[in-house]
Amino acid sequence: MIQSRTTLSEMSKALNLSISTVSKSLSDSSEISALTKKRVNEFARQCNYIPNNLAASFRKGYTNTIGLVIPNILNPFYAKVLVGIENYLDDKGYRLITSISNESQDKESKSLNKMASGYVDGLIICISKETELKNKYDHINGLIGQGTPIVMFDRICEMIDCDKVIIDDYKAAYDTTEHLISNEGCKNIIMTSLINNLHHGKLRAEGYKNAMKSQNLDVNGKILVANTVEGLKEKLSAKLKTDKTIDAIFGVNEQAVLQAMHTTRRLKTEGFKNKITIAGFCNQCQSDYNPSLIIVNQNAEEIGTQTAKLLLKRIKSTEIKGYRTKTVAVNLS
Amino acid sequence: MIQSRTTLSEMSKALNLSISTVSKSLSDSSEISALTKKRVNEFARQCNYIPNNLAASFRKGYTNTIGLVIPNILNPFYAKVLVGIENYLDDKGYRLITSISNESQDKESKSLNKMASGYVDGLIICISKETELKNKYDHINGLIGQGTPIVMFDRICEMIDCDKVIIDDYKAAYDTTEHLISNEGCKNIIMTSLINNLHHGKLRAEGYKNAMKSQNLDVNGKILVANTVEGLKEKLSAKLKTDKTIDAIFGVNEQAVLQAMHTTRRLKTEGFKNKITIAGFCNQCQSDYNPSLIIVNQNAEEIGTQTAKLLLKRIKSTEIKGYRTKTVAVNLS
DNA sequence: CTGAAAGCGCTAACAT
DNA sequence: ATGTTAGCGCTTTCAG
Repeated sequence: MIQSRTTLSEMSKALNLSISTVSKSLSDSSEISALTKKRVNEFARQCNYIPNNLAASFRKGYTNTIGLVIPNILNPFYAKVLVGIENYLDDKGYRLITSISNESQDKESKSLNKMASGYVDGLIICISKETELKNKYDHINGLIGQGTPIVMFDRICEMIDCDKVIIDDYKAAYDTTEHLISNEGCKNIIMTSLINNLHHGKLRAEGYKNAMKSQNLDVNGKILVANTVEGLKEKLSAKLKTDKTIDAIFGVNEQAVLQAMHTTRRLKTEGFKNKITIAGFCNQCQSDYNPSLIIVNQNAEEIGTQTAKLLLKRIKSTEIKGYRTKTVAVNLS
Repeated sequence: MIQSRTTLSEMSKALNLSISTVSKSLSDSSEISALTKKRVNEFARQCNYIPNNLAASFRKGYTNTIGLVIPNILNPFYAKVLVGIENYLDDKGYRLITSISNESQDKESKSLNKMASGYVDGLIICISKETELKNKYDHINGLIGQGTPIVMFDRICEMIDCDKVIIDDYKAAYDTTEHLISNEGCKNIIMTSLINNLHHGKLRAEGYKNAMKSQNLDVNGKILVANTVEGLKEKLSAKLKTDKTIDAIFGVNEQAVLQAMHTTRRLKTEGFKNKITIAGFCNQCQSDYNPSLIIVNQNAEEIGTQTAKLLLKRIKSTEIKGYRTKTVAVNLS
């Protein structure tokens, strides 16, 4: 808070009115005469009066502010979710506080506690990798126990009882694979992935496998997993060189898609002729002008919008029975 | 703010202590006996006591919170600045509120006012394009007049009297051009730009021109400006086809660099043989694996760190004489 | 239509 | 070492 500024009390003295009359005038209350309102408002403008919203929030018991904790703002997916949330909240007269956990549980926990200590009316969380791996959610369940409205998105977990917003990873992967087969005419599709234990990866792999099976296509030797970018590149490169039937790559995460692009591009300069269609989950491929790339659009802004909507609903009617999990549709582009 | 929770008053009654003793115990005051502290802290834990920091902020008159308003979070430059700010502030025990102006002056102004109405101890701003074009800064100067500590970064202006952090655009452009000439052996360097009236563009163009002049290189017909992406692509393409001596492109902004890359890549597939070196200002080229690209690294995180540092300094010693403008070094990568 | 007064939860100066 | 008290600026009954 900034230095001392004009207060209601000061203005009320100057105008020979009571504090409450001044307060009501400024909030355009119907109790006050038009004349008085005019006097007060004009005087307030002269004084450069700025209401102390912190005091008002304190008194009223709510802040019209929502807290958001995300793992990483450099990932365009989260950045877009933030934009979706911000737009929705702004429209509804709410403000947004953002904190970046940087994939650390400690940072996440501290941010959440700070925010929940009076500064926000509710929280939106995408948990850190650390939290997901440790599978310990006391810091979140504690807040829920104290009545803090919370909505989780993207990375969710069953051990927390709250509203959630996700994309249908299984269906997204299934549909993408299906699209490669039916619309792009691919038959020998390999799936590539950077190892991570997160929930998403498993569901996406399932979607791929089942889509392949449903078309009687073989997935043996077609799932390439590595735990480093370099490792994945090598495996992919080797596979493409030895198995000339491969006609598509389905990358189930950011790095997998990027590495698929770089590897095929490099092979091409080395004289590799086969046409390889690339599809997958990727949020930072905009600048990579590549018309043949099939991107799973995770509708990040829509996720943001839906998340914010769900939270405000929860805040407004304190006792809704049971929690919802919303699924946001994906589409290929 | 969330439902009613345990308060100091409630605990003090239950423990037969005064409110102030409880308060002092929880803040580990040396005035209180070890025994009492222990009793209080244990009881507080049992009650799941969460201090109401909003009330504390209100009482104390400061919030340990900083407000940030940026034009666009999808631009990695701003996202990185945010990371730099957040890390620094977190380290110093401050929190960050972020708002996206989306290049709109109205949104910017509203966000700033809200934040300055008690929620923050100081503000960090990168003004919107609209604000820069209108050249109207009342909404910011008003806040400064009321004593709000403010630091501007990246897009600054002389009409606002406050601390500022920028990169040296002129020098960055000069050095890049110089680098193309001396280290890359280029002689016929064209400069490309999307028209925008912003300060940056002019300084960068000056840097380019003077670097060329200092080496007695001609810039006639070498400055390509357009106001649409398509227009720039066309001009560039035409230029490269007609003037085969061109050996480098210096893009003075994001889109200019991206279009230079796409255009040369496309020409190459059409049989264009000349080697064209590309350099410029670009924040989203990470994924575009292109080793020959020379990127002006704007050190966004460092800008964030310096901005936050300057602000906290200003907040702590209210009356420092005069305002500073810090220049953060750039480097090529 | 206007005013008086209580009080949100906490801190901090000032007793005791 | 512990308690008393005033009050941050505002909203909101309740009285007039």
